[in-house]
Amino acid sequence: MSSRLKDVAARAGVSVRTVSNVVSGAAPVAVETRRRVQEAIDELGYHPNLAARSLRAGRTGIIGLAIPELHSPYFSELAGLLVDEARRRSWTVLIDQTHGDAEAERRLLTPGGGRVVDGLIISPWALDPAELAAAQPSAPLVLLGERHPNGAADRVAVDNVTAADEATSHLIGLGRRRIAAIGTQPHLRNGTAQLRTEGYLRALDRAGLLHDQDFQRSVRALHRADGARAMDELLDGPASPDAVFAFSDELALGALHTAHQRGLRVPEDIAIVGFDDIEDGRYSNPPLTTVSPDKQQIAERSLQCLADRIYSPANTTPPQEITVPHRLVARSTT
Amino acid sequence: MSSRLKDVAARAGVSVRTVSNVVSGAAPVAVETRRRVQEAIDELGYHPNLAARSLRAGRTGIIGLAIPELHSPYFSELAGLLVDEARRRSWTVLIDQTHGDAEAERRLLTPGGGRVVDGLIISPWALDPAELAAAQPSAPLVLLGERHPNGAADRVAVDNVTAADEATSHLIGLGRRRIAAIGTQPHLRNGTAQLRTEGYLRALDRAGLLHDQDFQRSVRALHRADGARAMDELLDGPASPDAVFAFSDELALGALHTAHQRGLRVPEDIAIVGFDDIEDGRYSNPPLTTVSPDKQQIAERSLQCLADRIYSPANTTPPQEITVPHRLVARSTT
DNA sequence: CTGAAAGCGCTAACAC
DNA sequence: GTGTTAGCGCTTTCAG
Repeated sequence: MSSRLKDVAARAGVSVRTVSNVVSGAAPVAVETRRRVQEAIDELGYHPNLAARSLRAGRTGIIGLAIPELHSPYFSELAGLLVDEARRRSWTVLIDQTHGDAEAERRLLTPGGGRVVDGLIISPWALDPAELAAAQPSAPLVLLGERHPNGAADRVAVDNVTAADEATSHLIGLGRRRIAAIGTQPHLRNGTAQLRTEGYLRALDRAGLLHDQDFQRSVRALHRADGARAMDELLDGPASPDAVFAFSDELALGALHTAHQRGLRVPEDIAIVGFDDIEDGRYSNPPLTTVSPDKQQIAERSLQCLADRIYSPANTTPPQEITVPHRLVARSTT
Repeated sequence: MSSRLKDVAARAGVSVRTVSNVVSGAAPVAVETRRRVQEAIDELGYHPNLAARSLRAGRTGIIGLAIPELHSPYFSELAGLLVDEARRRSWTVLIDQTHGDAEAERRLLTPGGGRVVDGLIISPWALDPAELAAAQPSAPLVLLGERHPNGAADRVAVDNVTAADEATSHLIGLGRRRIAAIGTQPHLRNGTAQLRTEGYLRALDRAGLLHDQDFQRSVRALHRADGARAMDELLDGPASPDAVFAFSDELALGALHTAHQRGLRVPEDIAIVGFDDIEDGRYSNPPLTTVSPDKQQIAERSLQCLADRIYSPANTTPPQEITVPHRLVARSTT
């Protein structure tokens, strides 16, 4: 155990109060005293004990980030931005992976479930919107990428319906008519997948195209392997598509992989558009057309929400629904 | 602020001592008393205050993980494994991004620099091996992927020299003779890049191939863009290579991208091998040959090192150098 | 088996 | 400008 405030005080011949003032700058200290104290601090290699400080302040300076999987590029890019943005606000980030496990998500939302954090950002996956809405978190909460009606938490997300509509319309505008969707998740009641499906169907309707059930491929997870599998199913199916809208870039890259394996030309034989704008898509062969959510803004606004509530506990502003901009980035798979 | 131990005690009509025993199970409690206490806990929604517990215990249950960048697939995959492995040991992980900034790395190694953590895992980038060796961290420290002679910390890494030698020899075995390397970092004295260069040159020597300075391309970072740029330089150079060993998969994928842009066939015109075995490489077109370090073992052994020192502070075992296995995964770029 | 009380290291109200 | 001191909420001796 290292030295404490008391040790520094003794060495500098002052009281702990003075040392504390020097360290935290809470009150002015005479220049000569400050020098002596600083000297003692350096000699003893003193550093404040954060646990004690937290206990006193009732704050830890730590915020929690709960995402399904860190290894998924979209989440890791977002997590990176959040960590940087948090540092800018003098917070550090505690990371949790839920692996899309409902139990893990539930635990986080239970008061005390992870009560070291001043605030929590969670990207839910398996949990019902209803359950999310009913959550009574012990610290300010921000929900990412979810529809969250009447909930107790702020929410930050892109307009998934519109974005999916645009992606699909982009394919329609290119003359494609047999457009499949990869990434529905009927088993999950997953808000995001539902919204993207909605946008996809809306675009088909507007163009007078039929809904072909065989063209809606569900997946268990959003990994490349799932996309590859879905593409296989699609190509083995009765009618083969001339375009695919994948609900994530990873799915799209998996689909692209399968297309190549089978000797299909992209985009000539089949066009592909993804969602997320992860870096891999910029360097894939060919580079992937995708919907690009403004991740930087997601990070900034999420932390802003937390800050607003953490620093003003009396703040009773109703939960906000923040929609972050997105844009379609046309590259070479369409 | 929620309820405290005292509140529960008052409500259950017992002392805090008893409540504490019920919560922590430190000492046996009469069955009827325990029931009453549990009831009070439930009614009040009591949850222990972690800051107070940490202050008392001198431990936080948090370990720090410092990596250059979270958005880099290799690091995010590794971080994901570390987070999972940490949870298995009842730790949570606080993540820091250094962005390869020497100052940021130095701060972490300074006692108190990040003194909330019981232990620290750091993947150094910009810091001199000498400086690392001299570090006097305030908590047990594990260094990732670095050569760290006579240091004060445990180290976990693959055998970079051998691995690089194998990758290069693989290309030589395929009949390639003009083999370039992408990823040297002469400006950094970066241990990892140096070791891989060493292995690369060793393989060339063994095969009696000359060292062509033009074939050693340095990079500023290990991103796809750097690999793409290096590949451009290589192809614009005097002699064009028939194979490339990239020091990371990201660099390799960038190089692959450039090769495609220029209409080169991979592997016919130019073979490519990477390092890291990130998931993108498994689904790239064509799939990438790479050196695969056993990331799961890196995670496990790192945490084991920390556990050994955290739970036995008296432990004066000299710093360990742990070498984790790797294997060459031949896919379609060679 | 349970109660009373000390103290982990820090901050801030209250003196002077 | 500086010293003294009361807790923040918890665990853990020491008594009983």
